[in-house]
Amino acid sequence: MSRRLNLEEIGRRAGVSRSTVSRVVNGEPNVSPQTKKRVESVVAETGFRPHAGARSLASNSTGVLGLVIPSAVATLFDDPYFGRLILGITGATNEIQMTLNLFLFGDQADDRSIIPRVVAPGLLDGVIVTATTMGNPLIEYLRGADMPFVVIGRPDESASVFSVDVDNRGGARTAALHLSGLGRKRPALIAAPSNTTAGIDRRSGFVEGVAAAGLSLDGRIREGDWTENSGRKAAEELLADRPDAVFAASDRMAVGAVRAITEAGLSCPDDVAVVSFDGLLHPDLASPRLTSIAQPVREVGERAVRLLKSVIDGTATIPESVVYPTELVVRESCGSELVEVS
Amino acid sequence: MSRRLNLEEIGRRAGVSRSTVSRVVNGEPNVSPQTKKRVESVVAETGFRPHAGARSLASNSTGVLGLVIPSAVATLFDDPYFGRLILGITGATNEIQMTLNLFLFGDQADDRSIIPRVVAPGLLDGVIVTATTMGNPLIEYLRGADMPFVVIGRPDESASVFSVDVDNRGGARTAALHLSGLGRKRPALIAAPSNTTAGIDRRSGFVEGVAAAGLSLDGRIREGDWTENSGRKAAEELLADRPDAVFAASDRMAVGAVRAITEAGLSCPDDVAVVSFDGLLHPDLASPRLTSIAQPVREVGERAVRLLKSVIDGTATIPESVVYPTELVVRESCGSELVEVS
DNA sequence: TTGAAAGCGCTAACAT
DNA sequence: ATGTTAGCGCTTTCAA
Repeated sequence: MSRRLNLEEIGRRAGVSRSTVSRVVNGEPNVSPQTKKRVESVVAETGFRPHAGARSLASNSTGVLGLVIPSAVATLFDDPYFGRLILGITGATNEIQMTLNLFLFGDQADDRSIIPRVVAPGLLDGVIVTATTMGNPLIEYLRGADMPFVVIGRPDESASVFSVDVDNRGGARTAALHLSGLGRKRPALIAAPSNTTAGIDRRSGFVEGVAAAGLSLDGRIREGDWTENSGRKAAEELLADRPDAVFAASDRMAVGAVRAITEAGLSCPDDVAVVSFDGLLHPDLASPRLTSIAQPVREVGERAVRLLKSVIDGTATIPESVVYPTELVVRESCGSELVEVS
Repeated sequence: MSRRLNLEEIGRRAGVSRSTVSRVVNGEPNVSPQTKKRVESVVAETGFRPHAGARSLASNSTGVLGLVIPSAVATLFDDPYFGRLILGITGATNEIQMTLNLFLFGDQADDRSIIPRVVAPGLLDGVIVTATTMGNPLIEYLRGADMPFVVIGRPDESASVFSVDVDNRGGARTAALHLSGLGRKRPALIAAPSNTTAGIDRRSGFVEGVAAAGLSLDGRIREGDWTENSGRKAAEELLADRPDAVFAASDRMAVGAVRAITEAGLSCPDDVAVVSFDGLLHPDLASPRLTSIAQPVREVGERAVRLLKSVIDGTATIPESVVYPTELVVRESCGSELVEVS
């Protein structure tokens, strides 16, 4: 007896055609108030919901956005970064009444099986690509499938795409100048992976800042993989060279660095000042609390969604790159309060 | 000239009917090797992908699973828990060639707009509901829409549903016995929110364990909201009562508690031993490193996906509750090595 | 303001 | 092994 609920059936019960029901459901004008009310009450009492697939087929739009995270390293998800990013993205997605499809790549093998599903027609209206490493093939696929997309981070190609990024370079430069301003003379760098644009930009920004301050790195550079352990190992090596300041390109690596410093019997910040990048860690999770170059991750995510939406709508047509500024948040690990007191 | 790519068009180019193309694309048997090869090469060179919406409409299945996280508190996402859970879920989802739709609730207002999209036909094949608070209305909706679903956590109703949970109660009990075994006599509890089943179970488990050890809590109970700050505040209050052991129902609250203890001039673990629940925090993120009741979050996520899949397939028909054991991971904060040394 | 009718691209039952 | 055909439920002209 309970026939499948569809426009036709709702129309039958309300005494109108399926076209009219469709108009009501989609909030189109040109429906008389009485008719509208009648249809709406039938919809309400039956709990009718239009079939998403049918809608997608007929209208060529789905109301679903995709978020692609190629996290070669599972450990990436221990990073507060992605949680925060997803929060921003889903918030903005909810706001425009769409839903979010998450594509998490594990290993290389996944690529072959996931990419097709990302570019399949009728599933997504648009895609946000994040954590791009150099030479990511996905972008070419998306372009080929003329699927609207936005990149979070700096695209590695000069090719023009829509993107949202933070000023990694400027932030890292600020870190160098801040440390120098505190009187530190022997800075060291724990860089992020050089196959990521964020890693590259933070490195070059810091190097630039060090030079601008009239100092030199003298080879005091190590590269980590974003994790605590890699930061610790990098710091252990660097300590042999007696730095009095360390800039770690992520909060997590900074935590490892601090651990290495204190375990070496040195004091942070007295002997070695530390500044990190991200500013996402809860302050209590590190002692001393980390001075950090904070990036507005949540805003980046929200902005990416809004930008993507306008690409989908055709409002935005010429590629633009939005860059958010970072902010220096001074806490304890850089030893700054000593300076302020004096 | 580039007409829309579809089964018909591929068939035309390969000299077969659209049915045959469909069979090839879906890997069905009963296709001659030559035909199959011919079709596959056309598919490959055209980059053809079947339309997801059309497929959903015709087959009544979408290949998409939904994950619902009612995170009233945005801060929830600072918790390593959800990242890890999503990792497990997407991993298993990829494995069975499906994709994951993420529904993050912000505030109450979102409910009205999100629930309909979760139960809309033609969008999802099934749903995983997590972080359920008491009296969650979503479950009733899902049941009404006869949408297959699995609950992560213990459902609050006795009503029979498919669910995957960890042994919160047993884990918390173990914490109590461990602390007592180390000679602690004045345990205290920093409980998780009592509108969550995890919060309730961890509390009752600890209370039970304390009693089993012949000790008493004497009102040394405070309730936090999972965050570092709440843990710290709870500990500050509890310290007035001179506990010699604290069980915090989450890693993050434990971090706050340790901070409160050391800032009060006391030593952890010498004066106050601490045991946490979760075991998700990187050890370096707390000093002393936290002894913890570790829960296998990733496995829970993977299992939930597999269970949901079998509900969708109709393989699983009578509701079952899977419960994973927890594991006591001893590090420094409980002062255990002192005992072992003696 | 409303209805009729033609697809959207696919699957599945049936026929051959 | 392959083709034919009839929908799936919706949107969208086009008429009325």
